[in-house]
Amino acid sequence: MVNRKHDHENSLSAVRGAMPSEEDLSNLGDLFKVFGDTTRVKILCALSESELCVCAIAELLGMTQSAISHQLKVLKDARLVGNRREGKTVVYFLSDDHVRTIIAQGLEHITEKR
Amino acid sequence: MVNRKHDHENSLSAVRGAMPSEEDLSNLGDLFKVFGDTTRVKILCALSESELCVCAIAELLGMTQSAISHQLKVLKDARLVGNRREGKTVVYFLSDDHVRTIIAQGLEHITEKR
DNA sequence: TATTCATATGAAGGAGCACTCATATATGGT
DNA sequence: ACCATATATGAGTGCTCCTTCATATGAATA
Repeated sequence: MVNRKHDHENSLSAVRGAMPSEEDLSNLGDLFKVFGDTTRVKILCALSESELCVCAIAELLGMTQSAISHQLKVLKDARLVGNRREGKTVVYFLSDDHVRTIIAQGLEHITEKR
Repeated sequence: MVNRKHDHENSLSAVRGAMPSEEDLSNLGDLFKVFGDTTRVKILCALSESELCVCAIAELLGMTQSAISHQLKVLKDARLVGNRREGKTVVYFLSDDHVRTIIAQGLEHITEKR
């Protein structure tokens, strides 16, 4: 037995077994990082209601087209949104229902203790 | 009618009405920011399995006590975890079931397309 | 095809933050 | 009281990333 100030192996072995893989945990952090920005949350909330083109989102949020476009790229890389071109404009939409669930749970969390 | 290159008021008025308040959106971003770090995600996953004292978490993750303690403070400020003192040690636990739901949805999202 | 509208993208500046190091506080045992 | 263990916290540093600015690409129209 190794000399240890305070042994945790009893509790830790079970926890270790239940932990997702290092890769999944890393991806999970990266995924939530995408949600962790007010601008992107606003975009996701907006797209929860209706698909929208880039300049509509920019107008809605009162931000530049460039800023929105950069964030849409982040959201798309995380596969949270998809897009399609319609003539000159590009329409963005939620790619997934997990997004709605995650945001709904988040809203519940922040509103439940008031 | 204002001179506008491309009018979005039709689609935007409905979306505007459905958007959460500016404050909620800001809090929502802040909440997810807390999830958006691999270390904190690991801590939350561990606490999903079992309540744990600080040094057990540090040992589990192979990180310094100080680093873990700093992150636990962030998690506690966000009300994602609670704690209680037991003698010399302090035991941390999830304060909420939303945490499990949010993490579960996140895991589903990253694992579903493989 | 030249022009205009819509969107994408690269570089850069500035703000925020995660970890380390040093130190402070708290509890239990001797 | 004194010391060891357990945890908390403040300052500092390096890194990440969000916005702006300038510019490039894509599509429609005259």
